[in-house]
Amino acid sequence: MVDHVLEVLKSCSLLSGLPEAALREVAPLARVRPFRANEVLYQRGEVQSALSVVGAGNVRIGSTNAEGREIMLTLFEPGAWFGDTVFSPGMPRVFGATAHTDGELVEVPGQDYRALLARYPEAYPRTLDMLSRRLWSAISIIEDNALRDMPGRVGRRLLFLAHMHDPQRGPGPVTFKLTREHIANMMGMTRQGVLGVLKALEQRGLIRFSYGRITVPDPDALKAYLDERAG
Amino acid sequence: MVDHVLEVLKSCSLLSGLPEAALREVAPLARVRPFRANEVLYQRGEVQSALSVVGAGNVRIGSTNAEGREIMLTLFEPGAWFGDTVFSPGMPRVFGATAHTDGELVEVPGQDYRALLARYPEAYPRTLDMLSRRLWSAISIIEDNALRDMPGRVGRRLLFLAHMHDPQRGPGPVTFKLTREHIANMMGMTRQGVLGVLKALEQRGLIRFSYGRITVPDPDALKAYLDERAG
DNA sequence: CTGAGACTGTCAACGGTTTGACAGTTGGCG
DNA sequence: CGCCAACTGTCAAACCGTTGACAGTCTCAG
Repeated sequence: MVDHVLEVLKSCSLLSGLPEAALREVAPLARVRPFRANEVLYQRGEVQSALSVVGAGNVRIGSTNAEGREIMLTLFEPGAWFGDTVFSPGMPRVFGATAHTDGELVEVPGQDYRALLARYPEAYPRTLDMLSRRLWSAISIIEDNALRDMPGRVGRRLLFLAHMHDPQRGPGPVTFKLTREHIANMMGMTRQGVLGVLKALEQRGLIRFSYGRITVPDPDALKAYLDERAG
Repeated sequence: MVDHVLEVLKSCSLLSGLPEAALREVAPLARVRPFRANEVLYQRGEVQSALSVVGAGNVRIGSTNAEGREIMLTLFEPGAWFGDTVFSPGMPRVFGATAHTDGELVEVPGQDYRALLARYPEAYPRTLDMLSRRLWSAISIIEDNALRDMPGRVGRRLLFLAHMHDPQRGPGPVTFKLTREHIANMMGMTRQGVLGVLKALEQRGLIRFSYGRITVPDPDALKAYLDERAG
């Protein structure tokens, strides 16, 4: 069991800067939490802090407003981590997490994680780097939303997902299990609205989509197209 | 001169976790850079890394795309810091910085700042906290853009600015020197579009605006109104 | 004090997205 | 293997913000 937890922790980019000995220290303190598709894992506003690492399955990150309208920020794959509030104890979570498929989470209590960092300060620079890159991503999204039209935004977000999906991916095709509604929620538009955009992109051969599925055959080609049509 | 730099560094929330002795170490390595209104301080994409602290005046953070359209993310006051790429050396800047008024910047070279942190590891937790909060702000903006309509977005962004303006502000009124065009650039809408929104907010007594100036008389009232009308 | 430039208010036409509604399709579960 | 629920495509009408253009107002530098 602890071995399994250790494997998951090792796969996480945030923690891979720590020596193995350190991970062995926290592994026993971590909790394995299996989940079923569409289960709510965390809600926006909760204050309890933990570092969650996706061990298996996919997790949707986002939140729901009072009227039930949902916004999705991104989709996390195994190895991804979330729960940035571990760095700001006492702050409420800005977003919620929902299981997208069946899977499991490995959770390290916030104070244990912080204590671990304090014991291994050489891991701090990498940690700052990770957070900083995440901020970079968020700002890029804000920029895209302000500067680009709908087709541009949708295209860029698909590229963003492709990158999250596999940060060091080669030039191959990427497929996501996302409904039109998920994409709409991600972009803040409607199901009908995205359809038009997707069709336009499909006509140019930049994406393909079918029931509950969307694939980008050549992310580089999509990127080239987007860069060309708007600065 | 070094004394003046020290004062500026002390006023910066990112650095105030460091002991004074540490700040005295870096102060001689920092560079004071005076600027005139509308001067371009940094451009998006530059890779050179430095931590910049606003010593005086205001700085617009944002970027410009190839077509000359500008997006503004926020407005920084004295004491604010930017240049998050110090945490990810080699990454290009995601945004540019432009002088909004006359003023001055105090710049600490990236490597000197990183070396300083390594020498005073007790400052790391606070640094992580600061970055994490900034990420929190960015995500909030993304959420607002996806979940709210134009009046909601504009209102929320004004509150955001009010908070940046003075993080521990009391309930008093806040005034910004922003043209309608600046606000439009911040929201990704047009001058004419914001006008309509501002008028609506003004009619409810939630804001007041005149030539090149906009004031929120009671931020709490604005917040209450926004919370009530959506999620 | 005065002029130039920056900022502002307003209008009509246009376009893209949403809203709401319905029937057709798909895939998984029993 | 068949049914049900989830997902999908499509339509017209209403809405909201944009585009483009112009004249009026304000501010600051000289």
